[in-house]
Amino acid sequence: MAATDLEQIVSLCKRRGFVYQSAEIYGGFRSTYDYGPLGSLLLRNVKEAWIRSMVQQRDDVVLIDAAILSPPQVWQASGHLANFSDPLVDCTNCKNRFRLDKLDDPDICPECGAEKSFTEAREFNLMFKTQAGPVEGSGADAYLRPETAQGMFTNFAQVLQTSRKKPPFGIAQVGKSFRNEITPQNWIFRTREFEQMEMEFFVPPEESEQWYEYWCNERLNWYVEHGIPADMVKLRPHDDDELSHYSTGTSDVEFEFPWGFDELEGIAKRTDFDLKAHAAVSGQKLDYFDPQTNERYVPYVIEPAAGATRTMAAFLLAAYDEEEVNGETRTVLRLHPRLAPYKVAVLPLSKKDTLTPLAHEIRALLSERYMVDYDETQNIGKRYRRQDEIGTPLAVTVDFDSLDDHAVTVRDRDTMEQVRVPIDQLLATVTDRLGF
RNA sequence: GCGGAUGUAGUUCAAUGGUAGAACAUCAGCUUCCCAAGCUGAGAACGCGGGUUCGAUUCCCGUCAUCCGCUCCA
Repeated sequence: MAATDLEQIVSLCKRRGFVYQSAEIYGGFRSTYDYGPLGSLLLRNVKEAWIRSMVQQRDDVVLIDAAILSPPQVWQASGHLANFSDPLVDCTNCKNRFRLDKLDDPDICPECGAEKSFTEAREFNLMFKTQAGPVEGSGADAYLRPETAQGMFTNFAQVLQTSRKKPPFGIAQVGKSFRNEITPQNWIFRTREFEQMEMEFFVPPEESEQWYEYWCNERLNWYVEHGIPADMVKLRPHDDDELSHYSTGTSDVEFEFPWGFDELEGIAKRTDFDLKAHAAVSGQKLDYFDPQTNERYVPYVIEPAAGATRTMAAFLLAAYDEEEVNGETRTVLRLHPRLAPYKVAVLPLSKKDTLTPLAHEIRALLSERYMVDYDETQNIGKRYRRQDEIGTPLAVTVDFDSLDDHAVTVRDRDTMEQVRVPIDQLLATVTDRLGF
């Protein structure tokens, strides 16, 4: 399969209503995107697939949904206020920009060699700051969270008590985060408002390494299980000098985007950094007392942190396919059925009143279980193509024979094969064919 | 933010200092229509603001947005 251009996906997404510029009627607003009728379903399915694997199918992880607005103490404790900003300088000679803290000699430009050519260092804080309170300028300082992870740490003691879990156990969360990225880029890959799927897995310190290995493998496999070709994803361990302030070891799951391999998810060893920091700043006890050993310890944390929105982009890119059928190009999104926005399309062969009541009945029947699309306009071939292009795995065609034999045709997106199925077996057949 | 490129229907493109064309897509009608069929018809665009000009989509300036590079990261 030829590599998919980013532009093909971007324009398909615009054309069919997956994702497009936000505030478009005002010329757009930088780095914000809206998820349309299909995109919102796809994104929701990505998040649900993650929750299914990380929470539903396990007995050692619970889900929370913490506040996006948070007081400064959270970010003081987490280190984000101190570390999540970069002092940047510009070389007035060659116009390049550098991080001041990464320069060997703060007076010499590493690019052009000019001396004392730098502008004053400016702080770029990556957190969005606002005020909580309706009177301009007088409310309490508040930050939009730059990661969901801190919600799991501030909820640690609470969840430990209410969920009756004990290490090793995890707290998961899916939700929006906000970062004032210096350069948002690559469509929905790096945006200032984005969605994360994060899990903090709390373990006895001595088990940290084995759980780190475990989660690296689990997470890499998750992408392959959901339809990304194995040669398009890989694990890449960080070099020591690129580790974030909270991590002693990180591996990224990288996907082969059109611009090269880039990060979908980071699996980080956060040690006891966060719990200890919050314990110190809040004065609360954030540790675990093991009644079997009579020992009290602060758990270590392994964190698989994925970007939901960029993961959706990866699934779209990996699923995009074009093939020749009867001299015409067929565009197909070969999305995993669990991720596809619509699972089934119901298509009456004609929109005559003789057929549409039955078609609507079948739509209602299937929609009890599945997200269903209904399309009666234009010819049947065109409607199959429309569904192919938005990744609908199955189409159910109601024809004039259906009125007599009480059966319909089920057509498969990938093979284009058709089978005749009695209506009273349709739900079972669809469920079986979707395979999840 | 800096440097470079770009901005015309939903999408992909065209043309023009003198009222913007197409293809595909969309919608309606006809067609017992199973893989983008056919016929008829319809809606739909010069990112925004200013300047030059008799007249600007076209030239100039600003702005907004997109793409590439630097930087950042889920």
